[in-house]
Amino acid sequence: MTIHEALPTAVPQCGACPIRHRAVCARCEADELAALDALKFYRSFEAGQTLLWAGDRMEFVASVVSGVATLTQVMEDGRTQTVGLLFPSDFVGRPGRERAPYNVIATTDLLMCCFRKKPFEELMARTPAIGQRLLEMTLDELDAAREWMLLLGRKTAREKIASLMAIVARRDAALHLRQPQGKMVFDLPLTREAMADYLGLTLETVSRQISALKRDGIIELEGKRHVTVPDYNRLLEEAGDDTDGGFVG
Amino acid sequence: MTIHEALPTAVPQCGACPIRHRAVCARCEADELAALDALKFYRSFEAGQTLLWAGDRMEFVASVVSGVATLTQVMEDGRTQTVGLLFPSDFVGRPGRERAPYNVIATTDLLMCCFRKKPFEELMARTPAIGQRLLEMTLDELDAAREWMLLLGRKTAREKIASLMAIVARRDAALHLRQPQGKMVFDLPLTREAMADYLGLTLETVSRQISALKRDGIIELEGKRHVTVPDYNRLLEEAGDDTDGGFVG
DNA sequence: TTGCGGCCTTGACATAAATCAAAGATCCCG
DNA sequence: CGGGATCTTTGATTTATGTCAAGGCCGCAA
Repeated sequence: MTIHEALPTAVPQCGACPIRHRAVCARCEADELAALDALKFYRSFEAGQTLLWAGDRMEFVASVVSGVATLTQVMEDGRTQTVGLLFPSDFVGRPGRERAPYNVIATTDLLMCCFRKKPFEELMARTPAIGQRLLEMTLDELDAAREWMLLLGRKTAREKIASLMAIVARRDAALHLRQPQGKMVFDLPLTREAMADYLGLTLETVSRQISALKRDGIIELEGKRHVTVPDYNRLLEEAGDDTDGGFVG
Repeated sequence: MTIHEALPTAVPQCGACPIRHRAVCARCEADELAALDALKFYRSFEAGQTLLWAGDRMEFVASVVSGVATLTQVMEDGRTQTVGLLFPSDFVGRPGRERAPYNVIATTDLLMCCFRKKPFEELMARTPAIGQRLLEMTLDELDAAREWMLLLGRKTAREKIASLMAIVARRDAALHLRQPQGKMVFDLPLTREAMADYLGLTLETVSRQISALKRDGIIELEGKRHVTVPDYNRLLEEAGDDTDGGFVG
């Protein structure tokens, strides 16, 4: 694991942790939480840093506390596909697996709550609440991956961009314990190229479609990252989603 | 659940079940297996039947015993994406979820080992081996979904077809407890249209690329479904996979 | 202040795959 | 044994997106 030695980081008590209610520890009781508390340590990374290369040994598992990271696969000839976006409360690392299957890259400054893998696995064996929560989270990730398969296989470039905006808006709302609806304001945690890698497009197409959505009033941009969505439902229509958002991802 | 009343079906004892070593029950001890045995019942379906529509209540969970089924998502305007292929030993149904998120369609004649959801969930709560195995299987499915995201986002039509052939060959080999390698022979469990839906292509493109792979000697066809792969590694090269197959999915 | 390096946007053109269209296999049912 | 229905193949043409290229914006360091 490539480690950028700790920048100054907030190290909250678990009880006061911002992701307490959604992370892998969500179902733990006080005593179980204390055991995790004893194991945990924080690491921070800068935007652009690779936390882990595909094939590396994974000594750690971790939860995203703040910031955003991507999981990406790269083919021999360099074609790149991002296969997961990690927002706060998302979990990295598969208990029982030796090596990282994907590159894990911080796309913004990032704070991770880490556990050495071995002790975590031992604790998990003694603590059903952790395994249960991990199963739930994995099933949710599987749903998200399958939703993305529909996007990659069947949506147009415009729908892809609208879908990405909708997902970022939704996750951002969830962080602030809000329902996604009406006017929403957020920052894109990705460069145009990172968006392209996630959407199965080129960065030029991403740029063109963002311009088109802006022209059509679906989104407003201030700088390159700061987005205002005047009407979330209108955005969902552009995304081609038949559901109106469903539950918070 | 649309039920086609039981055609004559083989009803093996769990101990003699062909998927015993790979299914959700793989980790169970004799007593746990006996509990499952008491709950289980078989259902068979014909090729083309829809077992379950997206939005239906799921009264059951089940393992595929023989045959192949697909999970597919359909957009309002009819665009269709298959998000999972279910081979023997694969599991359908999410404990804790009320309604089916996808259409589940038998693409060949199909035998399922079913459990009513409620009793299964209760048994699972008492039987850690089941939950553990389900977590493992879900993590494997997540890996498979992410591999498919790379395919959908970045591979050419030819690579997509080659990848599909490789996966079917691999799963077929796994059924027969063989390693995927050298010359392999199998039947495609999907129509051209179902392949197109899985690969994010049109059926015409599927047909053309299959013809092209045939012309180039990567595959041989007898009828429309029966495939011979003279050299599995050559197929993997065409699929653009950097790994040589890795573990059996 | 200037110049440099990352990003991003936009334009012109190329191309892989989609769409539209027709006809060839197969299989099944009467 | 014949006639549809379903599935598949192949051809001609269109189109969405990729590729190549040029230039703009902005922050940062000298």
